[in-house]
Amino acid sequence: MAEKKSFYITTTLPYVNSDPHIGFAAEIVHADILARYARLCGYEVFFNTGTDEHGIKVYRKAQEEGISTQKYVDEKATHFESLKLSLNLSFNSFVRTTDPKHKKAAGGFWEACAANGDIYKKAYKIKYCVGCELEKTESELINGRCAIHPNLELEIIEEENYFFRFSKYQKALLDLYEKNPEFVVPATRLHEIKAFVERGLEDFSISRLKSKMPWGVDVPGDSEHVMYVWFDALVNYIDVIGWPEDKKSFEKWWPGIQIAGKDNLRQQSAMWQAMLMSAKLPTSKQIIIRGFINSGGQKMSKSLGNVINPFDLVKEYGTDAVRYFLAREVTPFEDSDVTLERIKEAYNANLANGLGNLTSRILKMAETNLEKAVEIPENTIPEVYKKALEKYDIKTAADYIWQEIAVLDSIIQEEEPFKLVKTNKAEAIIIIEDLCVRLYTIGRMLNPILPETSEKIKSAVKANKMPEVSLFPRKE
RNA sequence: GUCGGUGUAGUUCAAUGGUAGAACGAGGGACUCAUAAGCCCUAGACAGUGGUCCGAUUCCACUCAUCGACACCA
Repeated sequence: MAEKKSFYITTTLPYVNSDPHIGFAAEIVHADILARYARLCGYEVFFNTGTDEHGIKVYRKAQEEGISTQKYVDEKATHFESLKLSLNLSFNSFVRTTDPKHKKAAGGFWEACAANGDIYKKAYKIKYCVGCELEKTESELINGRCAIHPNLELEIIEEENYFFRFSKYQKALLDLYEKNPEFVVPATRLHEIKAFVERGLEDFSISRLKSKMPWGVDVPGDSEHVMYVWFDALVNYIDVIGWPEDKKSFEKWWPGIQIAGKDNLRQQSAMWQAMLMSAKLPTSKQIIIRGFINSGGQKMSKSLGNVINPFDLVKEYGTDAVRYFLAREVTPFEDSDVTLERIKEAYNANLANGLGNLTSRILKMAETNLEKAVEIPENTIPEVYKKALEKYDIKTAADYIWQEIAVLDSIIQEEEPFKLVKTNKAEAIIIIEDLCVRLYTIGRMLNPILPETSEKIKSAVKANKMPEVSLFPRKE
């Protein structure tokens, strides 16, 4: 028998300088839905996520909180991993960039790039603001001065860093984009990265002096330096599937699909691809770039008090309701706006009044009027739904399900089986049976999006019994 | 500043070279299987100014608004 087709998807690894926010929740639920859909289609699936734990920000944050860096990242990693339970995620791999296995692979990857002549040492000029006691980047400066301390001159500090020969890969990257018009979706993001690469590439630094910042992976053969976070973190995408030791596993899963927020476009679709080329490995299969989530027309921020925390939402509405919201009420590729009011409206309109109520009314009629549960035909999932999910368009797939819910509601209204049963029982039963089958199909289509609700609906139809507890009680 | 995206009812979105559809929300109605849910009805919109065209919301130009990219924050 032929081996099952394989499907590898990974999220970005969120940086642990803060707690999980709704944007990452949306990203990982999006990935989870695609992973579950792939399984539904018979693929063998590898689904990876994890945490990015190195670098100066994490190092400083731990110092601020007065705990060891290790303890700090352990706590954060636990917190991120608990999303699995909260959001009912099906990832089978949770990598931490502080794992020894990952560190070893990162070292190996560095050596592979070095062997190809792409890593070299050069003086790196750092702009340092004495006021902030921090290094500053060009984008943080206003008129060449620190935005917070414009009266102070910036100090220029030179230090030796390792650099990656990014510039060497300009043409290869452009070729990659040219040959794969869907390498980055949506298309507008591909244009963006193309324009960036066309403008010319500068080599980027990939190490930091250990004396200043020890929290990182050691550079092979140089105890003075640690790798810069980007370089180390990106390697996770291949070490979790076996690179470099388990070649067979690696080849089975790679290349994979990477899903990321729009702030990660460059790292995922240019830097990482160049790194792969340098290490003489195949480039990724596809990069899916998501939009951001705002609230009330503004970025979520602590100072504005408009931050929506995924754990709180789950507590209030339940796992599947939050998954529903992230799948359908949030657009996958554009920015979305989310407020607590909208969440509640959507919950009542579509889950309580829509799906929940429809399930109750059909199954009540079934329970009282059918002798036994209906026969369920195989493969009732329609093509429209499949097509949408193949394009990663979760929203359109979900819209289709809710369209079907509306259709069933109006069938009940027009045919009135609850009335007909008193005058023409045989006819009424045919209608009710049809409703049950179609409800079951809705259950099937819900599988990737609302896994728990999907099971509840399917088993209720099979048991020919109305659920004892409402699927989604109305919120007042 | 350069490049790119977007701008349609209160809100979120759709469609179309021949004067716009839906969902939520709002108001009203008849029903009752159901979570006072569902169904039906009503009100409500093409950012602005020019141009091409018999005719533009749809194509073009400009203006305004908004979002993003223009590299070492991940």
